[in-house]
Amino acid sequence: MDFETRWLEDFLALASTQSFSKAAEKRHVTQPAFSRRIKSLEEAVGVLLVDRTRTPINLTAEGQLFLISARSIVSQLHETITRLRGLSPHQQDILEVAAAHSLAFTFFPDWLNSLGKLTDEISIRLVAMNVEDAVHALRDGQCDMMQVYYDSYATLQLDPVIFPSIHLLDTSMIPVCKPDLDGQPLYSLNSPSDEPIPFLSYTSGAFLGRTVRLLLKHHPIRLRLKTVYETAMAEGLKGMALQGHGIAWMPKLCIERELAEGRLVACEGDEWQTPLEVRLYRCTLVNKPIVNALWKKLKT
Amino acid sequence: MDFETRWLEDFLALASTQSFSKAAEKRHVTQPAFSRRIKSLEEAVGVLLVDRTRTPINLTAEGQLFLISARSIVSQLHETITRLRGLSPHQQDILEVAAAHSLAFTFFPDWLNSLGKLTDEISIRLVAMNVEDAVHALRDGQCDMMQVYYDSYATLQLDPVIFPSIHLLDTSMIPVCKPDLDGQPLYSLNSPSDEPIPFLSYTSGAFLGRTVRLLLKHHPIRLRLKTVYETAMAEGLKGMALQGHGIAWMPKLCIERELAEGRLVACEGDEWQTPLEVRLYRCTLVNKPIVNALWKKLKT
DNA sequence: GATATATTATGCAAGAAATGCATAACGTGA
DNA sequence: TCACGTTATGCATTTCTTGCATAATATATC
Repeated sequence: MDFETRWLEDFLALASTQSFSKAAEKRHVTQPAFSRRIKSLEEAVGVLLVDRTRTPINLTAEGQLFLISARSIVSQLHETITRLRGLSPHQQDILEVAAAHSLAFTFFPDWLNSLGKLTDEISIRLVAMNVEDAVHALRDGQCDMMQVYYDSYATLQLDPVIFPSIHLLDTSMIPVCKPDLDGQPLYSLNSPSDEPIPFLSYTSGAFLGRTVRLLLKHHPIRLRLKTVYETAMAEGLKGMALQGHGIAWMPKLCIERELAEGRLVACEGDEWQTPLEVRLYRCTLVNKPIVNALWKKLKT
Repeated sequence: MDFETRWLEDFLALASTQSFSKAAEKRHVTQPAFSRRIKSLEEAVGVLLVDRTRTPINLTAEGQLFLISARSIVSQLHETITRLRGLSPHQQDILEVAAAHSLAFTFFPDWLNSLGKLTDEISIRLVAMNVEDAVHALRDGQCDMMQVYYDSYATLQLDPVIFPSIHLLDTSMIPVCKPDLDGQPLYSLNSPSDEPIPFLSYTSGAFLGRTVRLLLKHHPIRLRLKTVYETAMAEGLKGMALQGHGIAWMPKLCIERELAEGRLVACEGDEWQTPLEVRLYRCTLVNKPIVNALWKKLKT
């Protein structure tokens, strides 16, 4: 199963021209050679990618899928290489930050703004990812800082010597849903009914999903929930909650606006909430002037 | 700049063994051949990846970064191929829908709501993912339907016989930014200034990133843009745009509320916009009663 | 349905590239 | 400085790819 990236680019050319001869010309080889390279690619992948039975040729179903991946892989390679080649001049003055998805959408831009002129000259690259990937990115030096949640269940275990962190904000996980016409929550947690409560859930792998699972587990009352919707990201649950599809536990931070406007309401009192922090992490093994400077200022 | 994936796997072996000879053995080639392959890789990348001046050898700083990318690319390739070669089973009574991240947050819940009672009895599981993964999920039967964008550049090439689609909505990609106090855009595309325009960009692999790239490429005017921020998802750009950090091309659909409230404004006229559709796809190769029924009703 | 035209596949010889083997050059530790 | 382990280089051989000419196949037109 060995590839050459040439083959991938060949395949992209073939997909766009829908013709072996045109694509061959585009790739500066003769048509027979080109045909053979596509054949090599198909052998390497192990499936037929092109339907040659009629002209102009079509991609097979598998070919169409592979096209998407090929595009992604080729662009990833190009990106990697150009970034690597321009490493010494550029890389030093760009601050790369990984943030949990839900923070990237709302809190991160606000926070950045609150830093004011501190970050005006700095070029920032934010990558939104799940918490697990963010930790890897931080450890591998792919990012300089990481902005994630930290909950009282200590779901995230990082050595504070290697990965020191700054506390940025206190918020909490709260159960919310759409209000009825009187502004009261559509669903209740404490007054049980015969019907199970429609539950908007995080997928099991998601960081906040673990938090919610632990919250529910530690609570004395066992709820009857029916998962009607499942997604990895808080923003997905928000959209569904706004439409009245059920109850979702959300970081309060993500729904400030919706709560203020009365489009979402908290379901019950404090007993169904759990505190949640936003923390900023760095890795002491990485030594980048811009990071050190920013960290110093943030600690005050 | 041509690669063989062998080289990438060679590099992974070298990184883990920290020895040319050990790695060569692991890869079933002689040490000289192996050394030459690593050299080829370094030439292709254009950067020295290994520090050979002492033993045991170390990766250079660039090598360590490349290692991360190489891992990712190799695993992506393996994943792609194994996914392409075999299909996986799925549940019968739950409708699994994959949606592009930006649609999952806003449009999908609205759309689901608009279907009304049609979907009340159905258990729905939404998974937000990037377009590439969504296409794979659709083909592999990991999901039953896929809700993604479709642009006029035909970035997504899917055979309508195997992957029929329903047109759900017309929207467009429009450049937006924060308004000034008079409600006028902070930045202008048509009146050039000395300063390059701060640009909130999609990462190159992202689907909408491709759309924007093609839009900029096909436009007669070449803009001077300075990428100050980069992320894979539209919602991330929105947050930054709201804070006035630059211009972002966004699906209008994602920012209806912000436009209505005047928190974001379109940067210029139609010439910098491109139409964008929201489409719902299914795969005819998968036969699931619940999907067939819903599809039938949707087509009316 | 037969033929003209366009497109893709195959046979073959020439050329390019990768490999293994032997060995030289280099780095490490005594 | 020497002995040992590790990596680089020279060369003959093998393997693979390419280009050219041409056969096979598909589409369009009469």
